[in-house]
Amino acid sequence: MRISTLFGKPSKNEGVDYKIDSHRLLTQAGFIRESTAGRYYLLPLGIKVHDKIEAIVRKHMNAAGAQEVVMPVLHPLELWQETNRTTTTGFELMKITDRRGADFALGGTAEEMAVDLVRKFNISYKDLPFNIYQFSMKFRDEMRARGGLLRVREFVMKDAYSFSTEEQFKKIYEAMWKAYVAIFEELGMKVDVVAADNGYIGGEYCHEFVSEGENGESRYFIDEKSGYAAHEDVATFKIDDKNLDDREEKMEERKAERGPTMEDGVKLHGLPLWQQMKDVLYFDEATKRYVLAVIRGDLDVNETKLMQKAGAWDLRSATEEEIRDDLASEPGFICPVNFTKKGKETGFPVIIVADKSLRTVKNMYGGANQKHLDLTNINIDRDWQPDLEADIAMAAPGMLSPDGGKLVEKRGIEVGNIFQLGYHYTNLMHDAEYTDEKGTRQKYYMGCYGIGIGRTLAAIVEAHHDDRGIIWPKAVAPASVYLARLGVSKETTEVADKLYETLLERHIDVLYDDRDARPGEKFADADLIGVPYRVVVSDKLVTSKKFELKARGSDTLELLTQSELLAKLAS
RNA sequence: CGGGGCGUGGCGCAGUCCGGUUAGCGCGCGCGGUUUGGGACCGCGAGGUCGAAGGUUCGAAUCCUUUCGCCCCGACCA
Repeated sequence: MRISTLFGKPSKNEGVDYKIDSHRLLTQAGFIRESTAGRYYLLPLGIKVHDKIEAIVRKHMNAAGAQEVVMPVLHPLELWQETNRTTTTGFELMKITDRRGADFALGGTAEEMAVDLVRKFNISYKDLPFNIYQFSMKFRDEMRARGGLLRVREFVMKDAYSFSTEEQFKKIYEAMWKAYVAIFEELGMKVDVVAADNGYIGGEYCHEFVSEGENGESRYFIDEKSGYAAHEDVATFKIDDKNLDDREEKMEERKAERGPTMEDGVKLHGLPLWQQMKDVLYFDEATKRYVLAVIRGDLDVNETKLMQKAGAWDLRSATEEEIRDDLASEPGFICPVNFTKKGKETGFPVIIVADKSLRTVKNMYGGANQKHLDLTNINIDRDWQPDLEADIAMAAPGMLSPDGGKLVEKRGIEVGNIFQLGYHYTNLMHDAEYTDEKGTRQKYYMGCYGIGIGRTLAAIVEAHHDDRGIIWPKAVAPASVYLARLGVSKETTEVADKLYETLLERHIDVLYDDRDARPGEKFADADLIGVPYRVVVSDKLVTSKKFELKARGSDTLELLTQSELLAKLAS
């Protein structure tokens, strides 16, 4: 490919103020161009990398026994209604109506479509297991797109859906896990595999593949000794017992002229933070219930865990008015002791969820549901009873992992994930069944597996760049050689043109900078675009019949004859 | 959706508060010339219904109303 005729040439004054490196570099180097927020044009250089990533993903999916299909982008809305996901999805569905009034969702993920496809066939246990996948444009009406390709509203995703018996499932899940490890390794990426929350996808467990980096949106914890790795939403930790040997003292009311914060309580009572009760009140818009989360004072409530344990979908903080007027309590002085069981005005029920950390401490203190009144020596069971006890605590750096090592906090970009879906969809959708050995109908046990191609592309750039530009791993580089012709003499031009032809004949992918530009500009663009090798043909070098070779990311220059050069580039 | 900022040639901006000739500047682009190993220089030139609609006014990029879009921070995810 000749730079002189390339559509989408590098431009240094494009996107200069973009905050995210991959966003800026991909824009300046001419890989992408923004259309509107969260929607991008992929330019000729960009699609080359995108295609290479797809090819690698495809190779490993096929090797793992998955079979490629293509599904429609418009999904009949009935399918989403069948699984209730018109209301429960985390991303807003994009909807479309055709001229006959039929409603469709623009596909954001395709579990329902996969099930619908499979149930169009008469499948026997002999056909199991199987795993079908596709590359297709996904649409998500994200509230806020950000970071260039890192979070967009339209993107190509590889999504796979496995159908099997429950017994067969584990093997498939592991095969996908292994395939993902191989994919990201071949892509030149270091990823952590992190246990995570299933969210709106459903099912019981899942793992995210996270490319570590400052700009990542995923926060997770790792125990570097044992390898335990979990997203902050699900990370668990060992809780230390505090004062369990103490005798339970008599609960007492105490005047408390204090502010509403935890620190105010510590100061007033002169007792440790961990002995204080933290009470956080939520309202779930989906089920119209209040949820009172109670936890040890030195810990924070993990809202993802809370939602899962309490069966809530759409949790928000309760307002001060709700606390005062509907629940007859007081912000900063909420307490589960004698807490009202339903809203005075609204009649909405209250569910009290206790974190298991409350079992590690006795004689706690906290508010008394009245301004400037506290309780001391509160003990669970004796003084109050939760409706539900569960782990609803947020892990923090330095805590001990379930395996005993220290938890380290990391950030990263979620580039792929694998989900156990179980019977979630096959229970919700009719006829999602095969015939077993005895001739009876059985539900499929499912899994799904996604990789965002564009995000992966951006994550590679995040991980591989310097202040001059991108440094592509060989496997995905838009070309392997940047051939820069310096000088305009007839001889130099002829030698450079000839080398370009020779490289093409040998199927060495080359970007030929044949522009009539100054050396500085060519070197700068070579560094910006970031292909693995730069070859220079110049007026100085033609007389000696040598070519200069330099690897991107290194400062070493080599002078080589043409045969030496070709041998090196072919390897 | 909440909070903050911004829409002026392809890109980055000035001008807007306080209305008044032909709307400027830098980069880029085109032509001519001098240059050619880390983003050169000189000359000439093209390119703008000032996001959109409505209003106020003798007169609007500038004031008012409405609206659309974009960026940054939060709640979501491949």
